[in-house]
Amino acid sequence: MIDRSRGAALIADTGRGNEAAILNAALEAFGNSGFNGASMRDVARGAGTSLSNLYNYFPSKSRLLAEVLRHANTELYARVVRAVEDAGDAASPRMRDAVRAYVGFVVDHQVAMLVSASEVRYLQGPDRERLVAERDDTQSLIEQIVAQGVESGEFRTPYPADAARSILSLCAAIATWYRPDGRLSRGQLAEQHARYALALVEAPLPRHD
Amino acid sequence: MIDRSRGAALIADTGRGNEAAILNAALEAFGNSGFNGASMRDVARGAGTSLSNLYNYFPSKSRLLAEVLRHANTELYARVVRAVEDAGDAASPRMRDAVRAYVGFVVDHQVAMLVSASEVRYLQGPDRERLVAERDDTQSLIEQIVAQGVESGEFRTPYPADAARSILSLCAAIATWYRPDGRLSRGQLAEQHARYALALVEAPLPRHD
Amino acid sequence: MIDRSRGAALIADTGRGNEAAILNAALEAFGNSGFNGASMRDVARGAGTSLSNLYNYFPSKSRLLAEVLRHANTELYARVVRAVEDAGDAASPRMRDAVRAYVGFVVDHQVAMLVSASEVRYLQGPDRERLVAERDDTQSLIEQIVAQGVESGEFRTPYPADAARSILSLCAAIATWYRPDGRLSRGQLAEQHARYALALVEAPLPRHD
Amino acid sequence: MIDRSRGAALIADTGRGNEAAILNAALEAFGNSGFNGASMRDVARGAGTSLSNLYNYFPSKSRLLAEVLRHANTELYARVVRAVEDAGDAASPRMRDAVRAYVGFVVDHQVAMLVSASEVRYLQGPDRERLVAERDDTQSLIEQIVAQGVESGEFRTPYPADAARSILSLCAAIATWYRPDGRLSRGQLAEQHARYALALVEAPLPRHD
DNA sequence: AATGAATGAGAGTTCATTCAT
DNA sequence: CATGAATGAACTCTCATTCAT
Repeated sequence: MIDRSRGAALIADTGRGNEAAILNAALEAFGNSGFNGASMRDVARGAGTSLSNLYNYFPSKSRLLAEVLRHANTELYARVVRAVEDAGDAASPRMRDAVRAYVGFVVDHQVAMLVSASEVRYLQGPDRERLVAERDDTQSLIEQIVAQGVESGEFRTPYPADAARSILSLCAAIATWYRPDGRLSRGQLAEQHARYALALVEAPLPRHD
Repeated sequence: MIDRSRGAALIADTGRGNEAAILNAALEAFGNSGFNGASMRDVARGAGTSLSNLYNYFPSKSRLLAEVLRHANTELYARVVRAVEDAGDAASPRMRDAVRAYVGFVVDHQVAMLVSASEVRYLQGPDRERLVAERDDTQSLIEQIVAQGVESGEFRTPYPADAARSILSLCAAIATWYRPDGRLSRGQLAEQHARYALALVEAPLPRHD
Repeated sequence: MIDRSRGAALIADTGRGNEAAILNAALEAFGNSGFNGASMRDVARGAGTSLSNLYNYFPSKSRLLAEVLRHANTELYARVVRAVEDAGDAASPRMRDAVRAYVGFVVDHQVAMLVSASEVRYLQGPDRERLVAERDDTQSLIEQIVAQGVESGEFRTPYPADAARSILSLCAAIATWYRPDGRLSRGQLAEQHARYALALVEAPLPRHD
Repeated sequence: MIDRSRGAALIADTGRGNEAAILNAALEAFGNSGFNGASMRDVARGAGTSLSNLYNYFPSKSRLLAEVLRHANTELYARVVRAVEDAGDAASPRMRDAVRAYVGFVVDHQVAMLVSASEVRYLQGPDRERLVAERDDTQSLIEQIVAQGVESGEFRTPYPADAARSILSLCAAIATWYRPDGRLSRGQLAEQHARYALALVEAPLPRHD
């Protein structure tokens, strides 16, 4: 059985010495204290290496953040793409599975989601632009599903241009309150938000019991 | 006519010297750079006073943040309460007006909303607890409306316990992307999100043109 | 009697707290270890204050160096100007007294002369340009005397355009080897270099005994 | 035809792998940034090798500086010795040719001259003493010429003990301002300084046109 | 209420150097 | 001989906060 516990590290071994340990420690530190509140010393401690050694891997704290966020985005995007591809052709199941995948990522990598949402602002220049572009890729996937559903008549939302953003806001917000020991299981959360998504685009909702 | 422009300061004169200027400067600084990224020097500069004078008004940076957030929350809560009170007895119009008010606050005080959402985490102890409690007050208002609507049969959501949180997440997220010169006006945004809210609770939606 | 001892600080009280102490400590530190070899901690220790307090007076190490050099240049220039003004109209005595004054400065503020000569290179931008311009002012004074002497026929050098620079090089070089307990007294050194200067411009030299 | 261009590296191949490249890169780095301002990484980059490989050739940054300076001094001394030996027996032509050779070195290896003059101070212990001794050898050569000229009556300076140092100061100072595209050619500069030298020792000067 | 000077702690980053390979 | 990874010390500079005035 796949380990979906919170401790599953976002970044697997990269084949370059301590790189993965540093990235994961950075993610944890930025998650705990925010980008500006976390120090490179914190990251080093978390990675079990020396402060100065961090700079053999990443030239600056900013670039370290950028790399962490890039890994998070890549994984998120990959999950959603895969889910959409496996979901057949109709808009509703595609939306449902895309949202399930997105929510799954949020739950599996809650800290990564939080850091992604709140610390991108501390990037500047090309690092920031790249990140924003990558994030837009994910949103575009959802936008296409909405457009498809509206065209096919499955979705009747009067706001087709805005619905995707709202859906993703809703899913991303899970990271701000989710607790693994909470009332809802991972699966229930995914179901719930899939239904929210369909409700937002004003698709016919299945009966519930 | 009321000034709803973005520049409208959140905190009006408090009758105590530079206090309002300091609070507004702090809001701006925390908004620009985050709590840990903004320095007391930044705040002092923004307020047009000296660094050390800040400490005649607030004993610490944390307390300064706490006060800023308290003002934001108070204003937000007040707006929503007033809207609900003025909205009659039925759940749907109450929800619609509550959301309109909430969105109005987000648009009028975008920075305050952003700071509220992202910097509470840097508070600790009683300051934090008070803030969270105040925020819960606002959410409780919405939860009551949802409960009322479910009971009356207007709302058919299978997730009555979670819908309020989702609605507020959606409204708060506006602050992360809204631009005054964007495609949607303040009023349109409020309408849109009112409809989102009703969709989420699975109320019958009015036809749209 | 005027104190011409080596310990006479270059910078007298500036009327602003520890400023003079910091400047003099910086001069000493830069003199001992060079600009890059001296640390701000060294300066702070020498000035009897804390490291961070340095930054209440000077915004950066570079600016601190710039200010030190500015004080040195100003004092040197003032001495030479005064000497020339008091020396009457003929080129030879003007040259002699200018050189005497310059040598006097080198002996009185040997470290300042050394730092001036060797650490300007670590300045950049406007600070550097200003310093170079100020230094050129002093050299221009000498160049004018040379030109005057050449025109009057007192000086017969075939290199009127270059002689001034050479004379000043010679005087400045004293700082690289002078020891207060050396063979030559301050006055003898001044005489010697005055004669060097006249020799370089090929003026008739007085008999010596 | 001998390449006297500025780009002519001071240190030719030493027959030991990258040694010459490292020494020349060190010279350049120390010239650009000073001993304390240049890093071993700078040197490695300039030499096209890895940082750690430097330590296969030189045990420390200090020793690297010492070796660079030793090469410079050796070359300078050799040039002056050869010139004096080839100049016949009379003091005046010997002085003239010695100065010409010295100036030639300064022009050919301006950076080496600058580094020699300003960075010896960062050496300590035996390295420093050896360097100073080697430098004194060159000065002694000039001192002997002065003594010879004074004894023969060619030179009438009242400061026979100090003239040599002044002459060398003058020549070395060229390195601080010389630009290959300047007003004076290499040969003219040599002539000029030869005349300066004779003027300083108060030898009869040839007429000039 | 208001200021400028002061401070200790800590920030990000670079350093010369070492070591295993 | 050559390398990349590693390290402890040190760097310049900024921080929140205090205090005397």
